[in-house]
Amino acid sequence: MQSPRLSSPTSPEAAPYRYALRAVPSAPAGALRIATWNINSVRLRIGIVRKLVRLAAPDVICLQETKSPDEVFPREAIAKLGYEHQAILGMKGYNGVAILSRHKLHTWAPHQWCGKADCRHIAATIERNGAALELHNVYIPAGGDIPDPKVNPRFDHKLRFLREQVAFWKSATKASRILVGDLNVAPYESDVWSHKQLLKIVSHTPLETDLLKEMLAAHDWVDAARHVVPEPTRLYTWWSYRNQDWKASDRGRRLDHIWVTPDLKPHLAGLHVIKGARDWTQPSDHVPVILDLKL
DNA sequence: ATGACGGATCTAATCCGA
Repeated sequence: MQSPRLSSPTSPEAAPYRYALRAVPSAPAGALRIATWNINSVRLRIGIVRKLVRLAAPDVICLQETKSPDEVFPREAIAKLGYEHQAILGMKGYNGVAILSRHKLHTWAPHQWCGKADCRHIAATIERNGAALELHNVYIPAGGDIPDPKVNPRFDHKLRFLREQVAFWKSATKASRILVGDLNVAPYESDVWSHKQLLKIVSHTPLETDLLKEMLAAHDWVDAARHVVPEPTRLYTWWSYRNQDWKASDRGRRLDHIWVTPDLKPHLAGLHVIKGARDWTQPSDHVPVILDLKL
């Protein structure tokens, strides 16, 4: 991995961090804008992918739960939106991840997690202004209902997946990296609408939140959203379809994350959670999270 | 904090999401 050449920030503290709910300011000049979004079927929701592009014009869009085999992935429609560089890894019915980019990508060979070829991780290197950034798009298993690995194989799979991630990032060499995705864990108290009521609910159990924090520590990752919007401010990226009025009840969780390696921390130039996307026509239950990185 | 919603699939009833 070639080391990136990054411009020096004027002052690390001067980065204009923003937490946007509805409108999205343009990315600062020269910034790389990366979006992550659990789209819950890319073929069904290609229209709101277009809407995100019009609203925020990301340079790179990382999708999870594309639910599309590669041979029927809407490559051409997405290329027409300006994303001609595409790294996709899909299967029938479930899972599926994609990196869609305006800039050239060097795609990595898929890495298998828990011995399964289940399309939960895709990685690519992006070239931009002479910098090489390694981007990882991850979809961690949801984990089913019962938070006990002995009786619930899906929860067991989730914990094993998290442990493999911890080991992987512990042994990774040093590089400029970004990890995004639907990690299906809301790690902190202010990442859920009720810490107390969700302690035994999959996505916020101590087993999972401890493992996610281990994964963070394993590579000295910076949780970009929490860097911009520190606790105890509540921050969510997902609201259940089952709530009659998601906005009024506001029973959300922060399941979607953007992490960066420490060398990129001074280059963080903005963070936007597009909460308004939860109200778009036929929405995903997740909303896009956007990071601006000044290079 | 369950399962009222929603998507995909062997287009009916089931699995899965979180």
